[in-house]
Amino acid sequence: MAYEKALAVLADPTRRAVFERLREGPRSVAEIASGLPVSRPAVSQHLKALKDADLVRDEARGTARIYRIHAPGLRDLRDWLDGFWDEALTRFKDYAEGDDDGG
Amino acid sequence: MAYEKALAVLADPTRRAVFERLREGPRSVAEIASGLPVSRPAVSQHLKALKDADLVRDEARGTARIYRIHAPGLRDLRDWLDGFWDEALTRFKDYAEGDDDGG
DNA sequence: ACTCAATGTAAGGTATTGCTTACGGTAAGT
DNA sequence: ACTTACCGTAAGCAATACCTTACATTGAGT
Repeated sequence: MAYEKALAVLADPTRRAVFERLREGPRSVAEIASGLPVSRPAVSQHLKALKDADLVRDEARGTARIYRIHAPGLRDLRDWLDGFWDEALTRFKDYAEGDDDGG
Repeated sequence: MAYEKALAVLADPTRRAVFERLREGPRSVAEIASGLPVSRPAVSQHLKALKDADLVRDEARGTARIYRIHAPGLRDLRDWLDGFWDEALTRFKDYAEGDDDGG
């Protein structure tokens, strides 16, 4: 199951920042790193982790390497969460209809 | 935003095992620990983290303490993921209609 | 009041992780 | 061919995270 890897990868704030930056569109490594408080090699390492979790795909363009989000890689995590949501919410409603959901 | 904390909490395999065990229904700390390869205090610590992320709620029953999943705590994470899914998938389809999603 | 059961917390050790600097490889431009 | 730009990887280091053992607390039962 790939959701485990996805969770582990998305848990890190910097790595998540890399991922969210790609939300704006495909970017090169240098472009991504320029907006973050870490070095470019650090970004490379994060991108490797994201790629290993199938959350991004890369493509060579000259010497540059363009990364973009690979949405299907989010599917397992989404499904896992959905299952949790449905089942747990049902059980929750069955348990206490009038609970406040806030903290 | 609470999805950050939820991600960090659910990233750990043992903690996720604790969480998934509660999927079967409310359980005491000892009951949860009995099915896991870690000590009971470790489970307590994981439960504290889960509670801090609002993913579980606890309730005293005698000296025991019954934990159960708090489904609304998953909402922020779910929304974040959904937003990602929709936007990124749209962009993805716009980019390449005929991609294989497999690895 | 005493004992037992169930749990939370503190302290310490070990492993993992994320970051930086240094280096090597590849493609474009002249 | 040389230089420049862009990137991935290796090595080393500091911080974080998880687990265990030991201890303190609280409630039930007699």
